[in-house]
Amino acid sequence: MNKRVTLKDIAKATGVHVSTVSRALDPKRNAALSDDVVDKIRGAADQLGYRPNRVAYSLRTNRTLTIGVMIPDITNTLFPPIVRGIESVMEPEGYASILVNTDGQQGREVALLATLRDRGVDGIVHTAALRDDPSIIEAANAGLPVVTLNRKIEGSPIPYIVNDDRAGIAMTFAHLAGFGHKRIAHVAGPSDLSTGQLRREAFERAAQDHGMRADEMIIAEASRFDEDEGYLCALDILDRDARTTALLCANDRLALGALRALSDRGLACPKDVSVSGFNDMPFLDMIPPGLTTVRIRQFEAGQVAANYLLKLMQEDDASVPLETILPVELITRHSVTAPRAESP
Amino acid sequence: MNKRVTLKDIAKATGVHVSTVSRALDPKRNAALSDDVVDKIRGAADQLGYRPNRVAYSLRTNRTLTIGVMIPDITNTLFPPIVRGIESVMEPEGYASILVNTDGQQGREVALLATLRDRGVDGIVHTAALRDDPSIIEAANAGLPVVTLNRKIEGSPIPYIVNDDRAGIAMTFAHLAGFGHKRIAHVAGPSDLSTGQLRREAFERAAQDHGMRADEMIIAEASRFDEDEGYLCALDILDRDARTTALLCANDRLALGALRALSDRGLACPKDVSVSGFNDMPFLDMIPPGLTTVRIRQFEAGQVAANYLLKLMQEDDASVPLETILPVELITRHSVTAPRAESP
DNA sequence: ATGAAAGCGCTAACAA
DNA sequence: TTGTTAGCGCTTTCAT
Repeated sequence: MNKRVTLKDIAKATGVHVSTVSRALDPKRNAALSDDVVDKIRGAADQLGYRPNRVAYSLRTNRTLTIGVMIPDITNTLFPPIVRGIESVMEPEGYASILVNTDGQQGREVALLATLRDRGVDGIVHTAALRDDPSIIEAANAGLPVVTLNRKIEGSPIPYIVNDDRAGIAMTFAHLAGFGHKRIAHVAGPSDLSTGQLRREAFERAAQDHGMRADEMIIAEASRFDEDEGYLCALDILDRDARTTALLCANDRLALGALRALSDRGLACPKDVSVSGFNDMPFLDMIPPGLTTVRIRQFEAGQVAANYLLKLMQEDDASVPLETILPVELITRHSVTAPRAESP
Repeated sequence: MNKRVTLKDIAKATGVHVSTVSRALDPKRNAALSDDVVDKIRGAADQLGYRPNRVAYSLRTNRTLTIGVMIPDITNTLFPPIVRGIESVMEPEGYASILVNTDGQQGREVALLATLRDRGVDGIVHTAALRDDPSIIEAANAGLPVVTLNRKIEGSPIPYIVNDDRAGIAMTFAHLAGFGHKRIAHVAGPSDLSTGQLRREAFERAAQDHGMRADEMIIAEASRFDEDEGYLCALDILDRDARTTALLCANDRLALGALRALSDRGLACPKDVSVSGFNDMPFLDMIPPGLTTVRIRQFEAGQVAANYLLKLMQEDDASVPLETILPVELITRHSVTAPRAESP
């Protein structure tokens, strides 16, 4: 294991002082140096294969050029595109990302945030975490740049980027209603996740806007965003009102579970019951009958978050929008059609 | 932004020397200290909210407690479980991961490896990269602990963990042959990826073992592991031999594309042509007709890789197996059945 | 235009 | 059992 070459080595090789080498190698500081000295130093650096020691740089400057990316679970197809979006703006700026999975557990979230801070990350992108978490607020108050994704932190100046969940649900509801559906039920997500909560509220509002009375709204709340919960909720809804003709689900996985529930009950989608999802996850188009859903911009969300964070990290007086709402798009496939003539 | 508290602050608060504080806070070194001093220091540290500065620690010890995880693309469902597997063993040991996506481009691979080294990572898990890459060998030779996944580096002492691709292909072939298929073609992956190459070889061997002559083997090589390429290759195979009754594909996405090709040609799966995949990606079971495929152990592969790396990083004379082959499992669904009676 | 010196926060000989 | 000293590799005043 050959030792790494340091500034000192270059200084020795060129006969100048370390500080001169340091200056010569930094384009922003070599203005005051004579060209020939700079060239000589550059040459020596190349020849010796000099690579700056970022750890030393970090200790000295208090900047690690590293950000923390906190996500619930990278295994969830929602997040990889976000990660790539963040990377796409951070990498060219010389930043690397430490990725941590919180599994949506408060304990992990707090602990992981602490280790990120110990490691001196310059900023944090926090993605879709729990609605209530004082530790991230504390971090932001302590001066650490933070941007959240899919999540609004009430009463804090932390910038957040969200998809237009409300519009997505409203579009879906209108789409369903446009087909003549009257008995539209909602498979809601967990209310402790902002997406679950938000989409449910959007559903209630949309239903109201379409003249539905509160006692007509059938909502079943899932405790997780997964197929099994979607299955259970759909069954529950069917039990509560067998005349339900449409299931508006808070995300695709819940919808997939709902589909299974329908099939178990001998109901066909869309003939007997229409179903809609949210997110438009990969390969969804290949799963029959083709779920009508809402496409969100994950990659772009990551990019926006990264750009804001960059600004916050690099400018002292940086001002970025507190709220950014990304547009969504209704993707119509084959899981929605007109309801059957209502039974007497 | 209140300044971070350092060892010096604790020393000042307790009236002892910094080095004493340093020792007191490290369970491995506080044996020689008097209990009351240790208690006093611990108390002060807690009270002041001391958090060690890992950057300083790293500069001094030359250990960053950080590893680099290089993957082609986190967006590919194959990799997130691997990342979580790695994390599951690294996190408890205090290591964090810097994740980078190479996109399978040699240029990015080399550049990203360089930045990881600049950042002083203690080790690297390199996942499914190109078959030919001297830079990673150079890094390993320079003393950087490296473990690769899904990839064997010829003529190097770098430990690698792979799935038993050969067995998976052999099982699939035998499964197909067991149903009476004689004309089994292969949609191969890119030959510059080890999985593509390996599975193709395994196919050829299996075919041979089943008495197939070389000139009977129809193989179409995809240039990427995606649906479009699978589609094209399947079409190509059908054109070359319309009597083909089974398509053994090098991975699920190719198989999905092949399915579409069949349907475009008015052929049904499995009635007219049987199809098999590899990897058993998420939600595959929900896509009709239900692809028969080979399940691999990604999470476990990540765990094994991480454990090896840990050993290499922590022990000077560490010896880990050069080769680790993880078992695979044939998952039979509905895309394979007996061939139709052969046309004259 | 360049050199000298200090110091970021920590650990690790070596002393005492 | 504790203190002293040095230094990891770098940047940044302050001199010259």
